[in-house]
Amino acid sequence: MKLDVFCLGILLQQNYSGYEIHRVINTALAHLRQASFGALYPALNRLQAKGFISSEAVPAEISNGSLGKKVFAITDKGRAHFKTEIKKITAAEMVNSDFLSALHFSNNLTSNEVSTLIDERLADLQKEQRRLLKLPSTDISEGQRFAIRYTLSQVSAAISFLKGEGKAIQLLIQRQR
Amino acid sequence: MKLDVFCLGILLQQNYSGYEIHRVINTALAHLRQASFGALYPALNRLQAKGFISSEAVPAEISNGSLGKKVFAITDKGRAHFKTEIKKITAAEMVNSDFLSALHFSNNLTSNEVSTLIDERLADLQKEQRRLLKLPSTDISEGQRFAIRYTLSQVSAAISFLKGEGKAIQLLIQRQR
DNA sequence: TTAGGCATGTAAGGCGTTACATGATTAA
DNA sequence: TTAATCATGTAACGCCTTACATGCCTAA
Repeated sequence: MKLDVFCLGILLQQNYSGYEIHRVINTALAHLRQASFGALYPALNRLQAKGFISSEAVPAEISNGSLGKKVFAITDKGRAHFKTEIKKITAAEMVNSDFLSALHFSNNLTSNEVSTLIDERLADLQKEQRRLLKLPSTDISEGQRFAIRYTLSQVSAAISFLKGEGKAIQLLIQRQR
Repeated sequence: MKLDVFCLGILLQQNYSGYEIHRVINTALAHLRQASFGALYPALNRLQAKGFISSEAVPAEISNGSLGKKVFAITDKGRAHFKTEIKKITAAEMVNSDFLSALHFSNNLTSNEVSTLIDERLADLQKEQRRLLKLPSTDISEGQRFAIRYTLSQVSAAISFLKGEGKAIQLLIQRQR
């Protein structure tokens, strides 16, 4: 799902500034995708150029403590565009795992390095689990709840696996050399 | 993990042509990453230019039924490079899920479209599960076995979830409108 | 004879990251 | 006063995909 379309989806629920969208994506929606400022601001400007969103400058006095904030709102044209774009989406899921690649080639690592990788992954997973558990479960749609639960089940399975077989592999890899 | 380094890792075990590496990655190693020809061939040429791999042309008579095949072998320099590169790898894992993004925004989909997405994802997962189960479990390293088992546990968890909660959500989303 | 696998490669373009550039406000 | 947060943006570059270009061999 392109960042442009994803932003439209976010603006469908509420008006946001670019900075706020960045925060929403990288905190509340981190299980769906990530987005850097360098990708986000040009995306929003493209959307505005196409008439899918409109912006309103909010001066410093009104927005508490910030300056030159630009709040975006989705237009009718944007709403229509989003509805046609989301229908094109397939059920694809792309995993790019440096973790697994490293383990696949772990012959070239010391058992210490393997242990560190597993511990690191475990820590990341537990952090993600805490984040997901803290998310609100009310006032969100069934689909949003579903995405959170699905990710939680994936994260939980990964944690269980690493706590079980992950600990065992360190010894096996050690013995192999 | 960059494709260049990944290819070195593959050539560490055995000599391959570009075409063969493409097949290995997209079938046996599909749980780690993907690679298109457009990315692969330039990567191999870069590696050769840097002296990390060497190539030998195999004429049509020897290679059964193919023509102008170019078989690559890793050099000592390449082996050294791989060992330093793999140590730099972190336990990062990036999931980019169109499936979850679509479900997050499923307010804008009909219950039929949601059902189709879930069924599609389920079919993909089951296909991936069959692929993983068919992979050899002997004659591979502990690390390789680990990567397969880890992915299998993730795939199994996703299938269980979709078969359970996935079926339930279709009714809930229907009721919501 | 035609579809599919084997085989190598280029070109254009998409989509993103990191780093840079700037500057105000606020809390420790 | 210094670090953090708020706030917007550009430039360079990385890494990949899709589509194109070519051609041979094999089995249905």
